[in-house]
Amino acid sequence: MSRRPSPTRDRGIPEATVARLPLYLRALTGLAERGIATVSSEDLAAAAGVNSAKLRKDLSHLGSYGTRGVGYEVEYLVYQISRELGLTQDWAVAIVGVGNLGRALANYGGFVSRGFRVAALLDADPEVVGDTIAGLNVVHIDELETVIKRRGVSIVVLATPAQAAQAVCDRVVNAGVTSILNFAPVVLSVPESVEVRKVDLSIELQILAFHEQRKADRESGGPLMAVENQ
Amino acid sequence: MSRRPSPTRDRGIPEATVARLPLYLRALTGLAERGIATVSSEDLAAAAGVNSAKLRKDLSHLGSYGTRGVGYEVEYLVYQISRELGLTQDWAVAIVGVGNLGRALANYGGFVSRGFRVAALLDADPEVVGDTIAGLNVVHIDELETVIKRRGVSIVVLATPAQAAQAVCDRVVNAGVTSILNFAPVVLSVPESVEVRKVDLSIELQILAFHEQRKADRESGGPLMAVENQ
DNA sequence: ATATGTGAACAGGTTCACAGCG
DNA sequence: CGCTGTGAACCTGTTCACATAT
Repeated sequence: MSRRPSPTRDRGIPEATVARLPLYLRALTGLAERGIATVSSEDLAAAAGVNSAKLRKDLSHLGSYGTRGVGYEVEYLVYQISRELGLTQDWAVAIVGVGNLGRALANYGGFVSRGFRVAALLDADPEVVGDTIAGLNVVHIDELETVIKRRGVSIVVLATPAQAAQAVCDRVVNAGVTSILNFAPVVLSVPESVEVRKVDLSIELQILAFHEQRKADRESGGPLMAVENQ
Repeated sequence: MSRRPSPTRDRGIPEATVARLPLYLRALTGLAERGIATVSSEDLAAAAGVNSAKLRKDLSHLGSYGTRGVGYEVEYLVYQISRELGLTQDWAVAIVGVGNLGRALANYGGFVSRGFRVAALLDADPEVVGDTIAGLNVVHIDELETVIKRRGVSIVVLATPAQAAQAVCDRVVNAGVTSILNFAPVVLSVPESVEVRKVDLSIELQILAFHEQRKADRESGGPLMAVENQ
């Protein structure tokens, strides 16, 4: 319950900051490829699509990796952020559910960028078990626990149909996995020691529709002042 | 710059609330299918994976749709949330980029649930132009502006390679589209009147890796108290 | 001289706890 | 009496503006 202050440095990096570190890392990688060795918070922030104050505050949580009057050394910062995100080791990822989406994920190149490796594909459908997708053999879901243990899988991507997701999730958690990326449109229940991130296409669309509608409302009703509604 | 207070009701629904409305809607749909007519904030919150105080506060932003001592009428609430999200009309969506991911999205059923209709598929590759995917003919990207206008597309899903994304985005914005769902791993620059939502698989994985690593750190270094690190 | 790192002010979101309505 | 709706307290995250280091 108490958040012991580390003797060396506060390891409690704000969640909002963690969510932006990958953005900075990508921007830095782009700069490095263009041969840029040093960058100011202003320029890096622009490349990552945030403002510079936020960037500096974010980086300050990792440590003091810039030089006043100069900026940040690109290579060095890439390393520090990679290390903080845990990308200096690589993580074995299993994809469960090899339908259209699972297949797309397996083939998605940038997905397996630095730090991640698709170590297994699993599915319940005997029709696809045995197929080779992205150079990997599709294994039957019965093998789930075995595969997770044998291949050292620590992150599972769920791309199953909605009805199957919770059951698969339970098995995955039971097998000791504590990080799940869920594409199925359901709210998974898991112990709180397990981290679930959710990607939900229809939710994103609905949020867009809300804003789109608001714009339409403004155009027609705004200037004239709305009259009805109850 | 000023946020004129509406005479009838405050239309300024917090962004965080908007992002959860689709969750409530899905939970309510599930309840309706199971024939449940009335639900308490406690139960609905549980089904949506949030706490009940948050749910009540969220719903209070839409209006007073519950009955004290009783709960919420499921059908009625479904309608109110649908209306608020703009799902009572349906939105024409175009998917640009019909690679693995675009194909998966086109075929994804739940994607086209209530309120959305895939109205066009576009790609630059002459190899796939003319193909039929999910019952739709793939059109060449040259037709982008024409298709958007002719089919009344108001939401565009970008599933192009990273290098192409900004250029396509510019054309889409120029054609008058103000809502974009971006799957390409780039920061798009758009006028601020345009709403962009981003889905980025590798960012999600990196966030999971961060937490996964922290757990590992704790197990080994935590109880023994870390010693090195600078 | 210049750009970082950060305290302080601010804004937005969450949780608490209870008044108020059915 | 039960459950909603909401002010108030709290917490997290963002922005400002400048002291500080090179």
